[in-house]
Amino acid sequence: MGPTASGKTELAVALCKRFPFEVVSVDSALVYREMDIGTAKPDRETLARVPHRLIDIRDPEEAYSAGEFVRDAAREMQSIREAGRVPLLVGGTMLYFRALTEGIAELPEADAALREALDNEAAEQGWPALHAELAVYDPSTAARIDRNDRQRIQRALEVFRLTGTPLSSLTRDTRPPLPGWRFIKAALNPSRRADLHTRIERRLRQMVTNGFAEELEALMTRPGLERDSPAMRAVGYRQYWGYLVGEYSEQEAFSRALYATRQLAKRQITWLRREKSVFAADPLEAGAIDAMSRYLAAELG
RNA sequence: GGCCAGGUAGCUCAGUUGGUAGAGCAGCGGACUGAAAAUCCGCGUGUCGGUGGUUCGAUUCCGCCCCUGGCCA
Repeated sequence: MGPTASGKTELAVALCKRFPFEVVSVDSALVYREMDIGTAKPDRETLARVPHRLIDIRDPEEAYSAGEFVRDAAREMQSIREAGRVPLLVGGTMLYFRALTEGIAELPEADAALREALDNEAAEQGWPALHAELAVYDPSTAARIDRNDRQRIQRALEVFRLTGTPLSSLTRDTRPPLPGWRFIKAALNPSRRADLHTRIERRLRQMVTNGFAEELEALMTRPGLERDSPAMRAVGYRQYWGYLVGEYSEQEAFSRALYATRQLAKRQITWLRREKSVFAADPLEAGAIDAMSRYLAAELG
C-alpha cells in the first residue's frame, strides 16, 4: 500500500525478483484501458516482465466497484496460488484493500436509473432534504452521514429503495471474505510530506511532457464517454477536461491537477495511519527495498 | 523626476466611519461498505510594507521612506 507517487510499482518489480510473487493491482484507475499516462500505469515493458492482474479490464465508459474488485481479486489470488506462487497486492485504493481484508456487505449494485431519479429529487429539494428522508428509514446511517454528503446519501437511499432494508442492517455483520488467506501488510510512506509533494509535481510534469493532454483528447472522442463517467473523475483527467473544453488555461489545469493529486495522497495517508500492524518504509530512504524484503521474508517464513 | 493606484494569511483579494481583521484557493487533520484518483467534515496570529506623529488606543488619520504597476516628463 502507499500514496500516489510513492514508488509502489518500482518496489513491486524489485520484490518480484526476490520472491515468487505475482502482482494483483489494487487500483481503481488502472482498471481502465486507454488511460495510461495520466494514471501512471506501468509501461508495456514493465508489464511484460512483471505481469499485473486487474489492469486494463474495463473500457473508460464502464463503471467498476469495490464489490467487483473483491470478487476479481479473490479469483486472481486463487489462480496465483494454484500456480504455486504468492499474490502481491499493490496499489493505493485503500477502500479496495479494506474491502478485501475486512469484508464488504452483499449489497445491490449501482442502479443508473435510480441514481438519476435521486439526482433529480436532489436538484429540486437539495441533498439535506433527502438526508432527512433517509433518517426516516435508516436513522443510524443518516446519523453517521453528513447532510451534504450527496454520494453516501444517494447510495443509502438507493440500497433502501432497491431492497426495502436499511443499509445499516445489511452491513451489520460484514466479515472478512477470504478466511483461507493471511495478509501481510506493508506500506511505502514518505516521512516528509514535502518530499512526496516534490515527487508528485515532477511526475505530473512528466505526464504532461509524455502527452497526457493528447491521451485525454483521444478519450474525449469516444461517443460513450461523458465528463461525469466514473473514469473521468480520476485525478488529472478531470482537471484537464475543463482545460480542453476551454474553461480555463492549461496552467490552471496543471495547478488544479497538482492540488488534486496532493489531496489524494493525503487521503491515502489518512487511511494508512489507521491501518493496524503494517510495516512501513520510507521509499526515499536508502535501503527501503531491502528492509521491506527482510520483513516479508521473515513473515513468509 | 512628477502624478495616480496599490502594498492585509503561502496565493488572489475583502474589510475595519480609529477599539489589533476574514473569504476563496492552497495547506493540515479526520471520516469512509459497489463512483473511492470519489464524496464529505473540521482547522484562519497574520510585525495589516517600514518608520515617525496625532490619539486613551493606529492596520485604519497625517508626514517621510521603501517596493510594485500604470500614466506623464
